[in-house]
Amino acid sequence: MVKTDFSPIADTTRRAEIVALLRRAILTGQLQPGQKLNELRISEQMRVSRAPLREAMRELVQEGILTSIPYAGTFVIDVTAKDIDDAYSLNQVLDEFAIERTWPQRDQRFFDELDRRHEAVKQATRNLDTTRQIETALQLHGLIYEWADNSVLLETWQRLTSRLQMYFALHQHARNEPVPAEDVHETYVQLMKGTDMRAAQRHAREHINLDFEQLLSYARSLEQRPSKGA
Amino acid sequence: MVKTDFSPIADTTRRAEIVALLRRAILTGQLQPGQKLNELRISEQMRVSRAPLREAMRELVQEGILTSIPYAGTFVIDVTAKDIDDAYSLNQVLDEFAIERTWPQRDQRFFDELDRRHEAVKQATRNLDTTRQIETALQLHGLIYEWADNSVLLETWQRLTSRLQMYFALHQHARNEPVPAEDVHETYVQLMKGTDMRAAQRHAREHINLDFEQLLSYARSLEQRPSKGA
DNA sequence: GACAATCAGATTGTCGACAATCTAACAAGA
DNA sequence: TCTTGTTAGATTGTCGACAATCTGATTGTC
Repeated sequence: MVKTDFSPIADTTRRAEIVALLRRAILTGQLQPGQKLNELRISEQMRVSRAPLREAMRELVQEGILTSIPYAGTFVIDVTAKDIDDAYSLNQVLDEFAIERTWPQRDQRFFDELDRRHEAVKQATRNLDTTRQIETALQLHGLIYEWADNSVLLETWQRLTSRLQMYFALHQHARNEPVPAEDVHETYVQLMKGTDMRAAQRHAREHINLDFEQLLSYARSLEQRPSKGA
Repeated sequence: MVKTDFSPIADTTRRAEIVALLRRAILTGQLQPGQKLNELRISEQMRVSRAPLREAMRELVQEGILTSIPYAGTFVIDVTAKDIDDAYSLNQVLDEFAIERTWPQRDQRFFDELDRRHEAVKQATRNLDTTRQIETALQLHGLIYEWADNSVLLETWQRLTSRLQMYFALHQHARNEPVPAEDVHETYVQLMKGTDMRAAQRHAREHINLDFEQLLSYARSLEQRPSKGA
């Protein structure tokens, strides 16, 4: 009897790879909000037929980062200030819940992983890699959702994450790289290691608040002169 | 200038209709948890090709009521007691949030709609139509989500709803129709019309609690002797 | 010039067929 | 008997072509 626990085999369908490619393109801002996705053109570029491409698009539509209008096309979602505000306020509630659920489950493995992800953020920050910085920061933040042991909550968070990453990437892209030099996550990590759950919850709420405020003002400024996508 | 506000044109793609058909079949328990969906057979029954069927399936996979394994098949999700518990506890948190957001926005139109949906539940109850009863009860409950004016929250609720409806349908199906005769929603409606928000939140939490407890014990009893799906 | 009808091009939706993969049954060898 | 290799059948994944629909330009009429 083999006792090693293997990781599951990677999805080797074209569809899965297309999903990953498209998602990355959207979340990094390569594909801009409102932009139309031409099926023929993309399928030729990727050297696949339209069938798996279309299936991949359906997935991303359900994931909430694409939107589809029958016989008109599939588009990258538009980002409005209201969307960001909605995502933000829901995120606050979910954070509080996730921390509450995670709290009693924290153990050494949790703390180690917390440090590991924190380190990844600092690494990306040192490298001035803004895209990766956003990605790692969200992963750090996502730890409490993975640890909360609630599959539905985790799914919800992952859906939210897609959008958040898109919003932040958009923002960074626009402001063109003034990367926050000092470590904004230090306090959060310390609190998550501590004994005062309420304090951790409060901090999560306020900390995230800060980031979002910047995002919001940026989004609002965009909406003054709305532009047609592509 | 025409001032009438028209409802959006119905989706006339096969895909959309297939999604609706499949969803209904799953949520009413026609397709049972764990059951495999044979693409060829279903496409022949529906008289459509596999392309739109597969696209529809991808949507439902992302919606969380189907699950797909490459080259193996697409299956109706399995319902475990843990899933129900997860959905339930998240639902509590979301309810509280939704009520808080809806509260200041309540107006006559809200109250009217509340009554309308409440009436629909009572109607279904009188008709002993358990499927419809579940559907209408969830719609009554969903009103606070529609009124909360938060698109992300609404989406999340709708995803949750799919599963909840499936769980409840499964339960009812198994217990074979002892429909609750008395009106369990009366208090809820009254509280939502009242002035004490905290009381409404508390009630929502406890009321839902009751329903779920039954579900949970049922699900646990199933898990004693797990059965292979189809 | 304004407006409606028509039409060509482009794009999305759907189809039927083929390729890749899995499953289960069977055979061969230790 | 157990394991391993093979094979046939069924099912999923992918492809290229056709049908349905939309868009914008053109034409014709008033």
